Amino acid sequence: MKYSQATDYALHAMLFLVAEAPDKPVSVHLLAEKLGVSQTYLSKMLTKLVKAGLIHSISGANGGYRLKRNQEDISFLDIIHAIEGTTSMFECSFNHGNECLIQQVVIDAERQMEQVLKSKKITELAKQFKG
Amino acid sequence: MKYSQATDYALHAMLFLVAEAPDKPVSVHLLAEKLGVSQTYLSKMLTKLVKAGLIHSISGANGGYRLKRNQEDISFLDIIHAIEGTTSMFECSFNHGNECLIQQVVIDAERQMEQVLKSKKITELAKQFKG
DNA sequence: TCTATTATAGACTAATAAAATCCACAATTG
DNA sequence: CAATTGTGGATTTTATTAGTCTATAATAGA
Ligand code: SF4
Ligand code: SF4
Repeated sequence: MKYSQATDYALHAMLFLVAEAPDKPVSVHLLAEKLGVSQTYLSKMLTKLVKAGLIHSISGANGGYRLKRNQEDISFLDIIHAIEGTTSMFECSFNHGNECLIQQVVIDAERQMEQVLKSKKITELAKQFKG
Repeated sequence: MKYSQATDYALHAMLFLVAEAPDKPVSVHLLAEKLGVSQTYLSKMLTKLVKAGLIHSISGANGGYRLKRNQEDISFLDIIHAIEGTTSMFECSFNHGNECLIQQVVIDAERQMEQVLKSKKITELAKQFKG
């Protein structure tokens, strides 16, 4: 029950983008160097973030990745969902209907966690970083 | 980011014990049959639950597993921790000290989830099951 | 005491998922 | 056209989860 490293990379990459490069596009080459991970692997995560609509990509020379305009709205949960998918942490073999108490408890717990992750926007974090 | 099936089995086994067999010990043979899983695999989980102090084992003929006396206190979190361990969901490569904002957010979220799982006792669930 | 029943432990294998690499291709700049 | 950059798919490597098998120890009851 751990977040994958891919999520870790994605969070750091997003934080970098928001904190250090709000204007210019950043290449995966540079990002990977800053984070100390392989370009090719990191690029998979970035592509997922693009598909999730969190960042924007520009190909060709001087291209790279840039945050979407609606930066303010991007939460931790958005990033995590983009990488890990949105399926529930708990999936039982049979599904004994909606009244299942086990599922209710676990899913409620999960929802509480997501609540926190949703309320935290990366722009806030970036501000704290600087100020 | 999913709970393992082992956790699923453990939760069901505990629920069975608390709901259906508060007095007699139940053998892994019977438990496995009720849950529809292999005895040998299930026994691994049960042994973990014993080590975590959640249930009690009696070997020899007519033996099996029985809840500990302090049933009332056993929470979902206890069971999950017994199976999955207690390490955090988020572990980054470097550890840039306690002021790391990413960790703070994710760990806070995790704590919220654990809060819910800790507050839910399996005995409550068993009552709802019946009544 | 002997046998059947039950848990425990460790080695082992199989299946699945995560992490990482490689390469071919498309888009853009200058 | 050449260099740079992202995308997609196949492939490999590594780690984790799931599951099996076998030997051992404890106990109840004949
Ligand atoms: S009791 Fe709930 S968790 Fe268990 S198998 Fe049924 S639906 Fe799933
Ligand atoms: S910034 Fe925080 S999460 Fe990232 S590597 Fe440092 S300590 Fe870990």
